[in-house]
Amino acid sequence: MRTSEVAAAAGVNVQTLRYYERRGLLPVPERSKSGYRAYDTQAVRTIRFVKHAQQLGFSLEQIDTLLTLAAGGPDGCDDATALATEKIAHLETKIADLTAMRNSLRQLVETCDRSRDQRCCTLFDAVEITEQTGDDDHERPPRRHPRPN
Amino acid sequence: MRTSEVAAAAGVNVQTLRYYERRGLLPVPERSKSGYRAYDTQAVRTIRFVKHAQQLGFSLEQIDTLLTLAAGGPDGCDDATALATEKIAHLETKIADLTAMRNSLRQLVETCDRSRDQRCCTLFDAVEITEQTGDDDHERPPRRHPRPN
DNA sequence: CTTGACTCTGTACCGTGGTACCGGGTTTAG
DNA sequence: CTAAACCCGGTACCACGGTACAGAGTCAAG
Repeated sequence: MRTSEVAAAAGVNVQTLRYYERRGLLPVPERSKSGYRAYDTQAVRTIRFVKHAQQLGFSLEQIDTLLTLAAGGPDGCDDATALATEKIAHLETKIADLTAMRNSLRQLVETCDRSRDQRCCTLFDAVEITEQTGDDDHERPPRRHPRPN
Repeated sequence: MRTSEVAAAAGVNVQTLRYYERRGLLPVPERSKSGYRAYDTQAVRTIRFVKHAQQLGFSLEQIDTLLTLAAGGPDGCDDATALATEKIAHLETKIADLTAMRNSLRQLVETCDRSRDQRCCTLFDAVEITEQTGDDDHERPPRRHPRPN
């Protein structure tokens, strides 16, 4: 397949293919004798996967490791398991957050017949349950930093 | 609360507060007589919510409508329900995608003791099930566009 | 009343993820 | 052989989501 065919099939711009190739997301394709890129059909699937993963909130760098995993992961079983397990945990957090948000919105719909400020929408709480920052001395901070020296 | 307190409590840069204010994500705060912003504690929660939602793959524009919903949604019950229902559908798609990805990775972990190319990782398929593009004439395109005229 | 940490507005810049344009070469129907 | 439609590499530019810097004002401890 030629560049523009792949781009059209995957629904992206031609330039994007080259960009992904530079970023290492797309394997360097074969070339025709005149220097044209010749992609295999897998390329289309890869690009679609990238686009999809982006919509789920992954950066291209994160997607890079997902692609590694999609190809079977690192050689060593321990390495592969570790990487996959980490990503699984990551996914489960996201799933939990989104589920909590969805439940909040359902609640809103149920209480929708009330006046606006009587409606029940716990979107904020929904997402706070998974928060953990280390420092919790935000209340009453030390009013002006103790000057150095 | 003053600007820097809010920023520290929410874990963002001071400039980010002003940026969000310009974008309309953060309500315009009261001002002290000398012109300093005086935030209520809700501001911290709002910012944390924004940050969290970003990690889940929402743009600031999308987050804007989520904030509207968090505040009870549009006045009319029908409008509020419609908007919330749309977002719920959106969330469920994401949840399904992430769940499929997670299952693929679990499968990978299970087949991890095999050699790399024998491992089973269906990450690509995981995400394709929810694909729907309108045009499906990607196979064998008409070799050169029919020239105009 | 000075000094250092803070605040303000405004504008310029940055990283990520692309997109567009340029000058040139290639392919193929007519 | 020509012309339309494609391909190439290189570079410049764009939008989004911030982040930094400049110049000026405010506030409280010493």
